[in-house]
Amino acid sequence: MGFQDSFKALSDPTRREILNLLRAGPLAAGELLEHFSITGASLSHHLSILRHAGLIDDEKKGKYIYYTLNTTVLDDILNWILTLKEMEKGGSDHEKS
Amino acid sequence: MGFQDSFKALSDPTRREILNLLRAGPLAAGELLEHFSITGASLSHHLSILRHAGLIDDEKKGKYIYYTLNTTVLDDILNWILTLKEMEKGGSDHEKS
DNA sequence: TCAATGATTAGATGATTATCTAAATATCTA
DNA sequence: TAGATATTTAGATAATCATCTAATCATTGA
Repeated sequence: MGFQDSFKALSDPTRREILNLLRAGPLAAGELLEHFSITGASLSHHLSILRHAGLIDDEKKGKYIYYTLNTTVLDDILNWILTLKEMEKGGSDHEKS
Repeated sequence: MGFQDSFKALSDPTRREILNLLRAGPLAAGELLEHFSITGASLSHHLSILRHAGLIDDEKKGKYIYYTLNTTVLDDILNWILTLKEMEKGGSDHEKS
């Protein structure tokens, strides 16, 4: 659940599209599935990776599982990139990946 | 050279550390190599991926090749994440059942 | 309780990846 | 020009990854 997992999770186009779809609000796995040409098993695999990376949360309601975007990790990544852009600036600030 | 390459490039810890080292300014491949426990061939492989993704530029000077950080692609990624964080503007239809 | 539905897990497979050693290319200097 | 240095390229290998089918778990409703 460190940086490594976050970046790995973001490095797949299907997973990035999942996050993009969740921008509009929570969606059940089945609803997400309609947007892709993969099996439910594959989607479940991707959701598992995103969940493990802390990029999404899930909440079970009856027989549905609703997924929501969690932006906490995104903030960490954002900061990592911003730090990277602060080039040659004393450099006492180091990362943890 | 699209988004895919950028994220893939960032999904490896060695490559992220290379970018971090380049924050302080240009470094030759050999100088970068001192910071890792991999062979020059492996480092070259990583540099090739970063270059292909547009995250670094290279400039040959004599028998050295100096690598520099290129933040253009980082800006694109930054914007992608910021867009992702612009969730459901104004409205709040969290409870959908 | 049984069948249907939504979703995950298990296990297998082909593709991609990170790494290595060895060889090649390019440049500098004696 | 020969040898040393800096780096990349070629080819191989083991690990990881995305995907699939089939099986399983959980929930709903008749």
